[in-house]
Amino acid sequence: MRWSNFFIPTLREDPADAEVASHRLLVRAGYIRQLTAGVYSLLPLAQRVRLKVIQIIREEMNRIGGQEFLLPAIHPAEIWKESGRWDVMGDNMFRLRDRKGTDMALGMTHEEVFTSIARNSINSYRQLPQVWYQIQTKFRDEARPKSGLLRVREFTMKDAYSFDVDFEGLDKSFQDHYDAYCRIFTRCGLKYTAVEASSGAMGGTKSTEFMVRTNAGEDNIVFCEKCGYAANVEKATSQLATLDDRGGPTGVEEFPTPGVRTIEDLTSFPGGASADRQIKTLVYILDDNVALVLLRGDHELNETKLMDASGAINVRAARPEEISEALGASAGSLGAVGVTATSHPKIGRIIADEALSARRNMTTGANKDDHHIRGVDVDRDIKVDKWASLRSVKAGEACVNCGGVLEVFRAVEAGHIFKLGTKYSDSMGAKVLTPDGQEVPIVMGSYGIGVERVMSAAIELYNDEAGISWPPSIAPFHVVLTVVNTKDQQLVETSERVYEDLCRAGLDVLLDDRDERAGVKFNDADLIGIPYRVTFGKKVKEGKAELFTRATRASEDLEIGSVVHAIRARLEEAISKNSRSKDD
RNA sequence: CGGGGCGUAGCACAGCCUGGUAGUGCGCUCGGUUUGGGACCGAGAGGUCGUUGGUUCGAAUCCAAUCGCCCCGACCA
Repeated sequence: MRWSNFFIPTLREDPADAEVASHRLLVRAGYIRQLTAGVYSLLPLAQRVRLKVIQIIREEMNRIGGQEFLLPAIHPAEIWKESGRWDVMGDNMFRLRDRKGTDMALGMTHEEVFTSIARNSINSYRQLPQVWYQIQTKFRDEARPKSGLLRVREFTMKDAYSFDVDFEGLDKSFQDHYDAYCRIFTRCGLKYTAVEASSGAMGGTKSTEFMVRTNAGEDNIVFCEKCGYAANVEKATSQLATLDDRGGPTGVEEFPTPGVRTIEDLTSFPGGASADRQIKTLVYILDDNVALVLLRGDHELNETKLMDASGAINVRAARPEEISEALGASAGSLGAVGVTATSHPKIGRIIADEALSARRNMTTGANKDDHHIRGVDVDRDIKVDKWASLRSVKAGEACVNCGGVLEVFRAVEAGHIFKLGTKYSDSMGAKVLTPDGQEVPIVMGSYGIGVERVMSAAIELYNDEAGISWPPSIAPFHVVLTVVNTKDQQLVETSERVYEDLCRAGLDVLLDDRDERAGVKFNDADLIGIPYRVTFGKKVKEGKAELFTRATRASEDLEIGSVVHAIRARLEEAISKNSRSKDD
């Protein structure tokens, strides 16, 4: 490819509305242009990267027996109503009507469509297992698209679905995908962490996210350096030191606390209690039902955990008037002591964080403004309907597995794999006969990778002052040839010859034949991030060209005749280093 | 959906407060000089000032509504 004739609209200045590095560089280096919020056009450079990522994904999916499909983006509402997700997906689903007035949707994921195929055409255990996948456009009407390609409303996803007779089969399919994902991200040059995750609206029993550590990410990951424990804060747990609850009154004791509104206030109030000896009582609306959510005073609620624990789809904090209507007091004096279905008919249920289990001598609100209760024995005095892990783990706490010190970092979710179980096969009636003639629901898994997210994450990982520095495996071109002066015939002819040789060797080569000054070309090459640059300049007279490595910014002279060999050797080393996985 | 910011040439911005019909840098075109890290000189092209309505003799500027984009939060497979 000749630069003079290839569309690379680089900008000399940073775009004003891009915050994160990948967004800023994708726009500035001429990879993408925004059409509207969360919707981007991929320009030729970006499309080349996208296709390389896709190719790696395809090879690894095929390697585990995946069969590539291509499913529609337009779905009838009917199948989403069958699975129950027509309502669950809410405003995040793009909806439309056809000319007959039938409700339709743009696909945000494809469990329903794949399951509908499976239920019609798979009847016997003999046809299983199956691994089906596609690489296709997904539509999600995000409330807040942001950060360039990191959070968008239209994007390419590789989504795969496994179908097995039983859970043992699912375990194997899940593991196959886990291994394939490790190979995919490694080959794409990404450093990643596989973490335990919440399954959210996908449902199912277990899920693992593949996270790329970067501050541009929106997820918080809890990580133990010592044993390798890693989990999304939406899922993570930690060990807490046991507190000594001895002493205090023998029974509950109400006392006046004028002016006390917060946990903090009560810690300094005479006769009050430290935060870890208080019960924080939150009022939440879980799918239109009022619930009390209890946590230790110094702990913070993680709403995803609350959703998982309660099974609720819509979760929000109650408004002040809803709180006083339900409990007869305002925030600051709330408590769950003595709250039952008869005493407080508005309260649907009480969900408590495990850290409160068996605690005694606790202090909490009295459901009477300006009054609290002390001497609370949680097991004795509070009728808890459900115990669950509800709090957000914080950095510095002890690892659940080994007691090591946990750290918390930000990350981008590049992939997510789920053990779905029979959620969709049950609701949509996808069943097979087992060898002994029993009819059982197919056991499913689903597995997704955001292709443009992989690209963005790579940029977040590999960029510097001068621009992008692509991992060679997904770079739009392996090498750029820079002709320092296009008026110098010797330089032009030499570079043309090397260009032909490199192309013949099967490399992706960009020949910068533009009539620009050398500085412009060097800066553009650095900006768009091509891993290797060969410069044809002064030393061509001595039969030499200069090889510049983008990642290290190191230069060396090469005999012109050895350029092809040198580039090939370096690429092979760089790419094979990444394709080695732990089980190879 | 709540809070904040911003819409003026392809990009980055000034002009708005104090109304008089639009400017700077980069980029672009042409000519010339240059040629190893974003050259220089000269001559040009390019703008419904987001949109609609209002005030006014006159609106980029004042008022109102509306649309859009970015950031924070809520939300999010």
